[in-house]
Amino acid sequence: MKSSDPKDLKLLMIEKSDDLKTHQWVYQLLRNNLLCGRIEPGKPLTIRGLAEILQVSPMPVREALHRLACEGAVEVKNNRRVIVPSMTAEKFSELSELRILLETHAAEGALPYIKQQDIEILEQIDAKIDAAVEHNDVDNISLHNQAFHRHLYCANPFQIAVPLIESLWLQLGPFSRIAISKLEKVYLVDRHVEALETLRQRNLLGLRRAIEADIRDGIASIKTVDGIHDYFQGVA
Amino acid sequence: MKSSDPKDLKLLMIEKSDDLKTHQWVYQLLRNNLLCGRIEPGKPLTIRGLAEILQVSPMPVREALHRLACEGAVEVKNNRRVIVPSMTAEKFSELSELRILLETHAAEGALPYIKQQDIEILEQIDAKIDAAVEHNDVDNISLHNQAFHRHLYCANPFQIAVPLIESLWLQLGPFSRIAISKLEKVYLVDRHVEALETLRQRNLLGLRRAIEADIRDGIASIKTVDGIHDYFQGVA
DNA sequence: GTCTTAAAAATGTGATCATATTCTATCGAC
DNA sequence: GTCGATAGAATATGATCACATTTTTAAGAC
Repeated sequence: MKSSDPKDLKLLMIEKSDDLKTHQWVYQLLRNNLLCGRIEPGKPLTIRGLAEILQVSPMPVREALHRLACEGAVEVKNNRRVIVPSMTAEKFSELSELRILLETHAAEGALPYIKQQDIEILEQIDAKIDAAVEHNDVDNISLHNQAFHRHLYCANPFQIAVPLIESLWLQLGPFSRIAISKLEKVYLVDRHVEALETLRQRNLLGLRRAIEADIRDGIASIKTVDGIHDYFQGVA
Repeated sequence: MKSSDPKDLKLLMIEKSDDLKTHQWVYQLLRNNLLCGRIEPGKPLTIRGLAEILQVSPMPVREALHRLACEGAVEVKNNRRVIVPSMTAEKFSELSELRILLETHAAEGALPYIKQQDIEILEQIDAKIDAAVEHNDVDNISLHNQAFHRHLYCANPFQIAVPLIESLWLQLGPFSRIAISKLEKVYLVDRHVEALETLRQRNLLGLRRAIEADIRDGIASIKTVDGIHDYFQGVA
C-alpha cells in the first residue's frame, strides 16, 4: 500500500516580499495553509518535497517545519516523519477550554490599553469578517477573525499570552477548517459587535463574556456539522 | 566600548547520550543553562560562538537556538542578534498570572487520572525537593519542583497545556534563578504535601488552591529579595 | 497468490562553503 | 579630545554535499 505522495499538495501561495527571509516566508506560507486546512491531518510532509514545490533549498523548509513542530502545528514522529496531527474529541475539548481561559485573560489585560483608534481598526476588521461571512469565504472568515482577536489582545504592550494562544489556533485550525467547510452556510451571531460595545464602556466582565461567547459560538457551529465524529481521530 | 564576548560563557555541561541527536543535546544543554540562570539576561549568544564552545558544527546550534526562540527562552533581535530577554516587573507579573491560570487548570484536568502510583512518585519527588531545600541547592530545588508539577499535570493523557506551561517556566527561569540565588536560605511552606492530600481525597477545589498557593509562595519568596527591582529591565 | 527478503530510492541530520548584512575598530576631520 | 566615516572582522542565512537511517519497491520462496 502506497501512502499519499508528499509532493501531492495544492498549496495556497503567497508572494515573498523582499524584507522577508526565505525561512520566514516558508513558515508563514505553511502556517496559512495549515490554518486553512489545506494540508489535511495525517498528511506526511517532507523537507525535500516541500522544498521542491516551493522552489527553495531544503534548509529554510527545515527551519520552518521545526518551528511549526515546536508550536504543535505539526508532529514529528519517531520515524522522523512529519505529519499534521489528527484531532480527537478530548483534544478538541481541551484546546477549546484553553482558548477560553487564555483569551478571556488576554482580553481583560488589554482593555485598559484600548484606544479609540484600536476600536476603529477592530470595526474595520469586523466589517471584513461580515463580508467574508456574506460570501461564505471560510478562509477569510477565520483569517480576519484571528486578526480581530490578535489586535485586541496585542493592545496590551506587556502581552505574553498571544504566542500561546496562536499555538492553540494552529492546533485547532486544520480540523476546524475541515469541519466548517462541511457547513452549507456559516451563521454567526456577531459577538464582535458586543465586544466592541464593552470596549467603549470599559466593561471588563462584559468583555470577558463576549469573548467567551464568541469562542463558544465557534465551537458550537463546528459541533453542528453532520457526522462530525467521523472527522475525529484521523478517520477521513 | 566592547560588548561582552559571546564566547565568554561558563556552561554547565551534560554528557551527550548516543540516542540523542546533536541538536537535541544542544537544546537540552542550553535549556538547562538558561533555567539555571547560567546565561544571564542581555547576554548575546552567537551560533558560531556556541558551536565552538560545544565543539559541534553551527548547524545543530542554529536549530536549538531557533527552538528556544520559539519558546520565548531567547529573543532574536531584528539585527539578528540572539539574547536572553531581560525581565520587567510587568512581564514577571503577567507570567506569574499565566502560570496560575494554566497550572490550576492543568491540575484540575489531571485529578481524575491520578492513581496511587502517581501519588507515590510525587511523594518521592517531594522528598528530593526537601533534601535540596535542606542543602540550599537552588538548582535541584527548581529542577525537582518542575518535575513535581510536570508529573502531576501529565497524568492527564489528553494534556495540551504542559508545553505552554513549560514555555512560561523557560521565560521565568533565568530571572527567578538569579533572584533566588540572592536569598541566604530558601524557605518554603511545603504546599506539595497539601496538594498530595487533596489528591488522595479527590478534592478538586483544594488541589487548585494548593497549586495556586505553591506558585504564589514562589513569587512571594522572589519578591523578598533585597533590591529585587534592580534586577528588572536588565539592570545587572 | 502471499509472505519474506534484499536492493534501491528517499529522507533527516549534520558539515562545509558562499554571500549579504551587521558589527567593530581604526583612522581622519574638525 | 570628540565625533563620524570607512575598512575589516564577524555573523546569520541559505545552498550543496556526505552519511546513516528509514521507507518503498522489487524479486524470490513456498
